[in-house]
Amino acid sequence: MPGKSAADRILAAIRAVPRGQVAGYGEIARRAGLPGRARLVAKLVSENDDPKLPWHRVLRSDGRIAIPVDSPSHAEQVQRLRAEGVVVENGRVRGQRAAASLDEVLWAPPRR
DNA sequence: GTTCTGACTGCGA
DNA sequence: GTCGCAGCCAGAA
Repeated sequence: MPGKSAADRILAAIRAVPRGQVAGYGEIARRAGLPGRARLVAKLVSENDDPKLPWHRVLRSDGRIAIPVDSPSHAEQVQRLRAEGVVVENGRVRGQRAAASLDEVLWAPPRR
């Protein structure tokens, strides 16, 4: 009995992202049980204000930061990602693309 | 009730 | 690699 709301699941999915790792909006939505609601995730993240929420780990499917460079949150996301060991260059995440799925991350073998 | 917009996604050029 | 178009869904006016 799903008493949890869509927003609650989305937030939970974002919190499920391990540190130093990134996930896509669509993936987060799918993980929350809301496939196709990537935009809803974006809206929630943009509205959320919880420092405990790793929203900075949420990127676009291309592995790019979904936040416009004109937005102050953009620099903040980059700074946070770098602080976690994620390589960000010119608004893009380097070292590894946005995980197609969290399962893939768990299955992802140590790269060399 | 309808209409518009959006921190998206996928495909094609 | 970048850019543009169309599709999809939800929330707000």
